[in-house]
Amino acid sequence: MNPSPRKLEIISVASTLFKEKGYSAVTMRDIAKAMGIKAASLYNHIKNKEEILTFIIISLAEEFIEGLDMVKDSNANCKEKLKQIISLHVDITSRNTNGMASLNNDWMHLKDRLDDYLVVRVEYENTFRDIIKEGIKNNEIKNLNPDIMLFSILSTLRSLYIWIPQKEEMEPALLAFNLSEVLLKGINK
Amino acid sequence: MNPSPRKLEIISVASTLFKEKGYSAVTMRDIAKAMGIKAASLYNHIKNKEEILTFIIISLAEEFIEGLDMVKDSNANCKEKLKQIISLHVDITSRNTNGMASLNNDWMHLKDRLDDYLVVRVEYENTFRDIIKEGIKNNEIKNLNPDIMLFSILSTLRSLYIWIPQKEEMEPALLAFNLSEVLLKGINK
DNA sequence: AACGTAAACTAACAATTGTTAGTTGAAATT
DNA sequence: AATTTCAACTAACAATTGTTAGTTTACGTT
Repeated sequence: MNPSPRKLEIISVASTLFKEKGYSAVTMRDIAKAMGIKAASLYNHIKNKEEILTFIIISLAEEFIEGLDMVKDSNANCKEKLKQIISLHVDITSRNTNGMASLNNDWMHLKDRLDDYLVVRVEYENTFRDIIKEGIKNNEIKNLNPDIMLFSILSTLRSLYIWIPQKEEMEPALLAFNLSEVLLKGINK
Repeated sequence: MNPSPRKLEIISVASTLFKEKGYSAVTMRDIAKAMGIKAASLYNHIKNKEEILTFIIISLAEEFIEGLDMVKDSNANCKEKLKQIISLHVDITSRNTNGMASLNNDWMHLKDRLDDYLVVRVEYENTFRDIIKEGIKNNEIKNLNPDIMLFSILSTLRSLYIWIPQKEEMEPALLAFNLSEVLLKGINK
């Protein structure tokens, strides 16, 4: 069954609060107040607090996995694939900066789906690393420690949720282009 | 008055728990249990929960400001200064991965010192950005959007606390060197 | 031996937490 | 007009929260 509009509204309001103070510091009464209703009324639409967090995180995680699979299976070269990954992050994050805060900082409060999440995250990193390794083999990418390159790029992409809201004037496409320049070619002249 | 050894022990244990679950999800009873004592006993050594967080964050923030001021006032060129900043982050983070989690994720739960923290953070970013801008003027650094370069480098450096514990075998000096290569020169061949 | 201090303890508190049960009123459907 | 459904409500709960008060224990100093 699809989530009702009201349920999505709750999830959206909750995401905003989760970004401000973190999942644990946000109470059901906080969420209710932000919606102009009482805490008990939330339970007409959601099972419990955990379900809100799970929905936020799992649906984003699925979006990333789906996007990365598309990139992996495309027949672009590695440099192009990396640019596509950067665009993927900019795109998803632009549309959901609040949810990305939970994905980054509150995943450890998942219960039922924690293991699922961890598996997906490792998968994601492995696929990403494999693309980098292939680029090294192809002579497209420098022969440095692939873990460090992965870590460096992924850290930047994972922090986009903090930065994008402060730079609303920048178009996602331009941001992705600039980021690709910096992350792939460096900043040295 | 200097913090007693026991107080430092509490702060250290608390840092570990704060990293695992975030400040809000860690109770005084959690901290006490991890030390093998009762929650009430903690109050022989600390004023309250907030003091623990404040100590962790403010002392790290001061360490960063001090380090960055040294870099700023050195007479190295900009590229060298950036390498020094990278080393600064690797150094401080290596010695305090747990505390860095709070600095990054729990600063919004500061009360009395929140404004102090925010001022220091803006100052830090401004000084960092100025170094990049000077590098552009000097023709040492590419003439791209300085905010994007700052954001990209700083995101990676701020995420080090997650990554360093997973890569204990890598020497801080080697890590700093590799990171400088990747962040300054990029990964493209 | 007496004393003072440091650091643990037990017991309790008031407030806040997530959640449930049962009720109400309005809107939609019969 | 009668009835069902939806989404809000009030009231309450048991558990957990940070913290305080007062007590005990061990140890170093007089």
